[in-house]
Amino acid sequence: MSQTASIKDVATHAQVAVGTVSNVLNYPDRVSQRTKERVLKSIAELGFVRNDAARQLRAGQSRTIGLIVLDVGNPFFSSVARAAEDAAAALGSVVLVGDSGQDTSREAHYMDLFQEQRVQGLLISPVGDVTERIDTLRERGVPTVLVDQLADENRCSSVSVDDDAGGYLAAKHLLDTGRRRLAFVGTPSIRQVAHRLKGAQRAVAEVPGATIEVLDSAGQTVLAGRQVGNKLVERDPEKRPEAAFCSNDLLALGLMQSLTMLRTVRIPEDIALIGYDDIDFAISAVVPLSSIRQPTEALGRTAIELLAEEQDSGGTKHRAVVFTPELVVRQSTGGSPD
Amino acid sequence: MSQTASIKDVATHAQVAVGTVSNVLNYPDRVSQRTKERVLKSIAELGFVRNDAARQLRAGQSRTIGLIVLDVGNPFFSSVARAAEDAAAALGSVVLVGDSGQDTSREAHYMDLFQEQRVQGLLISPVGDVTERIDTLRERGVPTVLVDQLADENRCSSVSVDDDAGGYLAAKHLLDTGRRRLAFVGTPSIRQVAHRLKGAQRAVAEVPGATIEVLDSAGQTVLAGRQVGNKLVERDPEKRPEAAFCSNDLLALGLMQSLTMLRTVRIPEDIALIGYDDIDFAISAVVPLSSIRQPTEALGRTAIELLAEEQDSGGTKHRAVVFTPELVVRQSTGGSPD
DNA sequence: ACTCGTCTTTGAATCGTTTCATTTGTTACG
DNA sequence: CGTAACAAATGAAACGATTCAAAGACGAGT
Repeated sequence: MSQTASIKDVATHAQVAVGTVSNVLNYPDRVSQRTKERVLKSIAELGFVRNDAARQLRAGQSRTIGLIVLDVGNPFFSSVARAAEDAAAALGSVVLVGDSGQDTSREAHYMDLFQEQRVQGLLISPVGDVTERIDTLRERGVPTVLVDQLADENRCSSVSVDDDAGGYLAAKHLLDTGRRRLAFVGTPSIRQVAHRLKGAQRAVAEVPGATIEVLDSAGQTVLAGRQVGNKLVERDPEKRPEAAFCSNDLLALGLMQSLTMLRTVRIPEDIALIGYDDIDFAISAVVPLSSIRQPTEALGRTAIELLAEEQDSGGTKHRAVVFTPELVVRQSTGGSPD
Repeated sequence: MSQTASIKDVATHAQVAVGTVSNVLNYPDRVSQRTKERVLKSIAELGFVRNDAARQLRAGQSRTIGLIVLDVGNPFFSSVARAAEDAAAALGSVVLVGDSGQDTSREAHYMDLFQEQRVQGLLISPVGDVTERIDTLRERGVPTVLVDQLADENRCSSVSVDDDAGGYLAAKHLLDTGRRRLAFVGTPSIRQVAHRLKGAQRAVAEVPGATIEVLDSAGQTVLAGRQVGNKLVERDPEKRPEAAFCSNDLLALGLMQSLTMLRTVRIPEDIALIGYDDIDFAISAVVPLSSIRQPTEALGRTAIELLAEEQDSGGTKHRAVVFTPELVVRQSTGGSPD
């Protein structure tokens, strides 16, 4: 009893065959009431716990779904992850979350790991170009769904939010409130961010005289935002933009911190600010932050659904679901003060 | 090639024995250069990927460490989790994170799951009383470390932060700034919260005429904080507390939202506010939030270290590491405006 | 030519479960 | 009483890796 009991020990103890114990566990109906009780009693007495590795080995597949996100600390991803977990739980599966930290080698590492684990499927918000690896995975029977990135529907399923539309919404809103010299803060090397920028530029192009400057931040964190903010504060006030669109809320909050720190810059009077994601903390900011809301819950849930579809079709049918983001106006762009 | 190749397929393809392939993978030095090359070539051609389940089965143990937290959405836990992941990665292990959501049945569910997975060890921030289950786990060879909760050093290892001291710090600070009618907002049914309350009450008892009222919140989220705040706003201003100590920052931010919404309550003039955890967003709040900082990075790292110690000693030696929290003064309690 | 030692390679046994073709036991019916 | 029909229980085979005792290959030394 000191170490773990196996199904064989249970069988011996209950004086039945191993197959019978297995049946009690997996097909209770095939076993008579009497033996079932005896076996269950033995299981309890020996403290038997199924060995999942053996089970998987036999089954050839685990009950696990891999999810690789760019940053678990980011509320956007933790929200998507939670929704996916809940949806997976309903199907009797578990989600393992891996954090690539926007690093292609960590991303590859997790892909290897999940493949070794023979996961049922993979949800991934990719850093690099992974289409080839995904094809390979599919050949090996691991269906994959791209998360937060549109995929070619002929090759791969995906759930995403229309980033171009989101960027357009944000920039249009800033332009509508009268601003002309805009700044875009973010890391356009990330595909989603590039789309948001493109959407913003589209909106800017529609308004004569409007410009948008791109400030490349080192990352998408509060800290990175603060660094960009410090540089803006140092600038000649004339040369500061009238409004900034940050590619996510963390950046925007960081930017806001450094802008408001010295009280020389007023938000939204001197610089209007809009973020992206509408995380819970956006509303609690120094100046409540306008943002673009993404349906994280739907993203996570749908990702699991698409994975199930892939599995059912044997990886032959793909579907790309695109959600539409939504503008949330708050004080940081001059919206109503609540 | 359509499905996954096994080590046997590789052996056949490379015209060697399975044992040799295994050696190439695990003990490259035992294999001659020539065969090694041949085997590696076959591995590449067949796209062979180790089956982790089979490996685990044979090894009797996985390279996985389970971590059960109260809420992954809470930056405190996601920070601890990340630190644990990094520390585990250095040892070649992977951390699986389970979210109990403060629900004992979900907690039990994850404990079962991790046991089935034969995890190397378990880190848990428990909801209910799990000492007995932990004893059972240890008997079965699964060492466990309590996270964010002090354990009896004779029974179990633990990493925690002195919550009583933290509560004392917070309340003392409010009292030092002249407030006398304090409120404690939180869910004392959670052990850690109860300790923070106790520490706060200790500080209050030292000051004649000071009182502390307990406002039980429904949860520890931004939303729960907002609900408590709404009730406070409805109160006769005379009967409102002069200061509130919230058992975590999310609650404090929520409380701050509803208090400042109608602009009838000024922070910190009418009500001073202090939170707990010092999450990244605390500094970005409407009124930058004073808080109690916990060394999350050290918590996660140390948890993994203690787990390693447990493993090495075969679960006979335990150690309880207690960290000391730190007061961070900001504007919400009248601190300097940065 | 023979023995010894070293370096490689072999392949059967093992881990704990599930599966499934068989066997055993029981009941019903002609 | 014989047998068909069905239910329950059996136990060997399989999953894919690792391990390890044994065998094989080869060169050096006598």
